[in-house]
Amino acid sequence: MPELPEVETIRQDLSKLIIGKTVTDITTNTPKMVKPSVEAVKKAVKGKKIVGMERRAKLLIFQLQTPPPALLREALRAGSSKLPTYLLFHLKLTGRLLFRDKKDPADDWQRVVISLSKGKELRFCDLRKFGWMKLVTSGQWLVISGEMGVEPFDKEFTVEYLGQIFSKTSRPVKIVLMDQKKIAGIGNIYANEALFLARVDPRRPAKKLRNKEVEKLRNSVLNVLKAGIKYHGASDQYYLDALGQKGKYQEHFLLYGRDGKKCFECGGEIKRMKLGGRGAFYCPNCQN
DNA sequence: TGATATGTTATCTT
DNA sequence: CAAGATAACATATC
Repeated sequence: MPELPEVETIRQDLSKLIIGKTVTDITTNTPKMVKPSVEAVKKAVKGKKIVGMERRAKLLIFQLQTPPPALLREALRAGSSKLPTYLLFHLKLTGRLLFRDKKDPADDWQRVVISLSKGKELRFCDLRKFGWMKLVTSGQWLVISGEMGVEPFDKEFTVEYLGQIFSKTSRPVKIVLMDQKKIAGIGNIYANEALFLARVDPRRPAKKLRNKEVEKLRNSVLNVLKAGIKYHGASDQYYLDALGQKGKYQEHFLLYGRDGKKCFECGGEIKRMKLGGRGAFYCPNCQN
């Protein structure tokens, strides 16, 4: 669902639309999705300009306007790490961030509405209410970011790094790929697809992978993530981009959701199993 | 009708 | 103790 490529797609589209706009209000019918509290977020964000937008793992990060110099100096005296400057969004399983005109008809599962200048609004919709938005100080953000694994597109994501991670555990390699504390942003769809491309069985204990396989898997991870971004994400069920459009990567799945169908590579039947409580797809003939 | 799906975290179990 | 496994969260769909 929203994994790295989906969140990156939203970031790319949304940054063009809302950077420079001012937040005029925040309303919600689901207060538990707004942290630390609706009141705190409203107080800190209302009237502020959105000055930047980033992505880290599956998180979308809104950078808010810092106070004018005089106020900033005062705030710094009080302790700069206390300055709330970032608004984080996690879409979890079924979240959507839709950019709409306030006159547009309501969307499905609309939970939080962030009103913006010029009659626009951002609607945080989420069927299951697992998603959340969170106001954090720059200090808190550093801690949160520091606890997350390496970004696949960062230069630290080397074969050596991946081999190092894998060598320390005998958990199934698919579980390790999806471990956000080790590698950031890979979820069920891209883990399955990457393992198929690398011809590695998802159940293989991570430490048993040969160097060549680690190298192949690293390339496969990068390739499927890039393809996901290129096709504006995968709309398997719920995902929509910031403009309410479906992604197209699901039309290019080699494996995911294709159990019982023929493997494009060998013509054999694709199987499905449970691994760590999640669906794992694999071709018994191609992956080992 | 009830099992199922996905991401993360809290909690239980080796 | 720490790593790993599993339950819980909420809800539409098959």
